[in-house]
Amino acid sequence: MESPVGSKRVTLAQVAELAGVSVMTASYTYNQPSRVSERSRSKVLAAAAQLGYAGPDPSARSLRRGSTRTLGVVMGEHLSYAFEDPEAVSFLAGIAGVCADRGYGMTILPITGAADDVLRVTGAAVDGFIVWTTSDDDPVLAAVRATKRPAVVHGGPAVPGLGLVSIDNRAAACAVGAVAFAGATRPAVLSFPLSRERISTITRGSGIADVLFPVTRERLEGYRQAAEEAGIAWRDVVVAVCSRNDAADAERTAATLLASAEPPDAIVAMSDQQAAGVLRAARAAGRAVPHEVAVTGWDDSALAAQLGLTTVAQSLREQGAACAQAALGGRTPVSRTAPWSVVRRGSTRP
Amino acid sequence: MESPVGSKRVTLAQVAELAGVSVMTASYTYNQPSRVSERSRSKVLAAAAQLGYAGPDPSARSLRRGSTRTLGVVMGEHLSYAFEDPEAVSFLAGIAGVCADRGYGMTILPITGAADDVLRVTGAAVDGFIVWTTSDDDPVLAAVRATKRPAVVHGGPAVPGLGLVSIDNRAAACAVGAVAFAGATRPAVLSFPLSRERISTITRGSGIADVLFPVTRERLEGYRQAAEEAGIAWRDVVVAVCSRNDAADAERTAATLLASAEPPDAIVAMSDQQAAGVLRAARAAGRAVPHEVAVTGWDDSALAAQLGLTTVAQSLREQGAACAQAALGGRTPVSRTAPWSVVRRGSTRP
DNA sequence: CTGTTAGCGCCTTCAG
DNA sequence: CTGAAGGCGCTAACAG
Repeated sequence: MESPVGSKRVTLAQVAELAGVSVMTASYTYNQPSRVSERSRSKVLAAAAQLGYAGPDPSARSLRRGSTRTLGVVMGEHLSYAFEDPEAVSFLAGIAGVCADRGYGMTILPITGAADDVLRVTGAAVDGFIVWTTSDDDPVLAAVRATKRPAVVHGGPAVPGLGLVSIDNRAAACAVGAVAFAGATRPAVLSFPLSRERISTITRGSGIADVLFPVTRERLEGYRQAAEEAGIAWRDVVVAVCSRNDAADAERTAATLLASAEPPDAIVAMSDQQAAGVLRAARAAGRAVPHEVAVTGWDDSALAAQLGLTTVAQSLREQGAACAQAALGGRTPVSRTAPWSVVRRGSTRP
Repeated sequence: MESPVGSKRVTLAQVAELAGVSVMTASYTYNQPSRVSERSRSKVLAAAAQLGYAGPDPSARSLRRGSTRTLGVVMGEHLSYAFEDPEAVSFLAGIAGVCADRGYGMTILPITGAADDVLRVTGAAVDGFIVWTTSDDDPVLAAVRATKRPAVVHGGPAVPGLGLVSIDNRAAACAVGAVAFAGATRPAVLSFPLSRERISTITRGSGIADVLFPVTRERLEGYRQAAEEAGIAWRDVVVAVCSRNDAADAERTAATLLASAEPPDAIVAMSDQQAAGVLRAARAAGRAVPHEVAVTGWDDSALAAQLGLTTVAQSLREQGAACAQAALGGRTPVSRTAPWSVVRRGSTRP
């Protein structure tokens, strides 16, 4: 017997009535079967099958229990971009693994950049949040805090009361910058956006303190330090800001840089995707890598190995898992600094 | 004033009391602000701020309204694999776009292959489901049906009462097979698993009717038809089953095939990932593509363009969006056949 | 514009 | 092992 799709919702009470037991016995049948006699249990299950009852209503259960067994993940401005960025995808896979282990669902929260993002976050039926790298002024952070549920930010910013999982971006940038800038005299940085408006610019010695994305800010600080330690003043370093983390955008920007009167002889990027675009631009411009222009990426993705890119290795997957553990684990917000290393390959001078 | 993290939950009733209004006025303040006077509204919001009230409780609201504003996505056996498969990721991106537009969240349901998958599906607080390509005997399908909520299956199987979004895999396989098998005498098929056990095998003229994954079954049927139309009996066609959709696995399997006494002179794969592995194996074995061995992929991913692969183009992204629209749209289950085309490149004989 | 009533479906508590 | 009461937090429906 199949009830039609539009049929009225079946409740536990109806099942109990048909089975000839109390509602509680029916409830126990689903939640603590061992406390119900074999006979009652089978009567309940038979009644449920007959009525097409698919189990306790999740919303009612969540309300009663005070927990949803679901973890919320806030993925930044355009949700669909999240899935286009392979590193973000690794991060999600790490979260997914932990959720699967603990029987949790994982709700991806669509952030559009509009004002109603906040409503969607506060309105999400989740027990905790993970927030993917965002800006200091992102209103979603305040919304997450306001829910008082456990939350962990990945990358940054650090927010009082929320956990933080990140690498030391400044140190990593400094280390990879040192490799890239060795022997260079005209270094350039290919940067992620500096503000939520995602404006593309090309400047020299870009202001750093007012950059609102902490991950980007820290990397710029690291590159600055690397430049200065290589004897190059920050004001002489070209900073080209790409509006998206994307090979095509990086390729266009790098082409512009390479065609200028004083073309860079070292370009440090903030992702392997960007660096791949830079390599293409260099090839198109007829510049030898690494001798005429050194290039570095970030993340040590499969692409980096394939292209022989010097890059910063980190495991976004493990960081995702760490975020999930922290968010689901306990009440105490955990901060964790993740490991990283520089992987030297042929795109930088030996 | 900041309430401590562990503090008791604040309710709308408390906010209303502090504001000196009825609970309904407080509720309207959040749900239909226009029906509340300016004065009441600001009193309520002030009280909420003072108490640290972050808005109506999502579970309670869902229970009351009978809708969660969340769409569930069942992604197949190992959740983390879902994020490793770039085509699955495109599909998710398509869903995500629609969810974002309509203010819906998107809950990814962790399927582990264990018995408790069913509980997780029936226990998910979602208004509808999308099920990524699975097998005829997947118990999750029955669980989804049992919830009586709108659901759409991508790829297959077709289930009475559920929607279906798919391309005509059989026709597409036949079309791309015709290109691959032209001029070939010893064709081979690199297949996805034939059953949920994911066993690797190499046979000739594999049985097709008992393959439990409908997408795989239909593609095999199409390849069979293409072979027969090229004058080759199916019993002479080698079918190599890979346990995972993965370049490395495909490379190993293809290497085995190419090293055999009667090496194939055409290999049709079920994904571009697999086909990329085949190309590597061919190069390692010193076989010229396409003259000594023709190769085709599936999906027309970026990889296919890069490697010059003949392949089947389809938009998983659009199909994801179509699934989401159908699942959120109305009560009626929609079936939709999506477009595809064969893209000819250098990996097949002209 | 505001308030009252009456549950949504379930499960914790406490008695049998 | 089973059951009766009560309420989780909220909002439709209907008065005023």
